[in-house]
Amino acid sequence: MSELQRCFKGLADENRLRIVNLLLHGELCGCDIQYVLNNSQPNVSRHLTYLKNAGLVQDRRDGFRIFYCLAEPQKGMRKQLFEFLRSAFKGDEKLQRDIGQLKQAIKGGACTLAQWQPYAALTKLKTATTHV
Amino acid sequence: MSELQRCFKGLADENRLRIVNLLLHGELCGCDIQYVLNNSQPNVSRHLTYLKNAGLVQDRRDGFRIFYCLAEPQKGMRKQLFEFLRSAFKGDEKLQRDIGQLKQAIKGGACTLAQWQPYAALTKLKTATTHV
DNA sequence: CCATAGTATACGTATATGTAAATATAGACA
DNA sequence: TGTCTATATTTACATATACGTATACTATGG
Repeated sequence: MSELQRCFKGLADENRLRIVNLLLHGELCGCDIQYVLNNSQPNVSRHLTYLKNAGLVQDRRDGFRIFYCLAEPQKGMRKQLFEFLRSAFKGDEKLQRDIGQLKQAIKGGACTLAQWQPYAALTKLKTATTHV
Repeated sequence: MSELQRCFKGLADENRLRIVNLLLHGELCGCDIQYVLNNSQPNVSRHLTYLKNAGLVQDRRDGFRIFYCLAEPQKGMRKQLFEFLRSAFKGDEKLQRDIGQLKQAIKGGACTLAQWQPYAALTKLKTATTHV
């Protein structure tokens, strides 16, 4: 399967579009993504795995949390793809609401640990527009 | 379902990516598309219907042939999407080979009628880069 | 009216993907 | 060690899609 086709298959689902929308604003841990999507944990995990297999997302473990981010967003075709998505997502009300939810999630601490541990995603979010 | 999701579902298939690649070069009739894809007629027809339902393609009847083209390529989100695709397709060898096949199809007359009837797509192809 | 070309639809089947529920794993900490 | 949190995997089942084959529709020409 071509890389392009894999990408489009990855993006051909509302849950995954919402996830990519969130990740365009920076690196996030799974539980915050789950909080915003308001969906079951296994479901979110499966979609994240799908995005990873599609080559759109990378992950890294930090303690018992796993952080996700866009995969090599400046490399090759993905650069233009993510630029297109960033532009297209601006016109979608629901996706913009998700971003509001995301900020709230981080501030309120969707992860229990986020309350006492400085949360990397918070600073990322502040500089979101320059991240990708 | 959001318009964006419908688009990505439409593009999440190799046959349909190949069709869109061809249509980026102008309006085409079904039989020429079938010739390039080298696939069964019902299969090509179904994928064209899928693309139409996804809002990516329009059709019009001319005699007993039906011509397909990209749907409102300058309108809204699709403008940037098609620009992205045009750029991304350039890097794909197989898709470039399809374009070669397309020129051959038109010259050789994949439609039986193309031999005696001036074929609109031929002139379109010559000015392909300015079409969309 | 009939034959033909181009196109669309119907149907069965195989595969892919979605959701949900239950279970498993990995790391932090008492 | 044992428990808790975050995450992953497995399982079961429903839906969506892809494709081949056969059939039907539409327009044209004789």
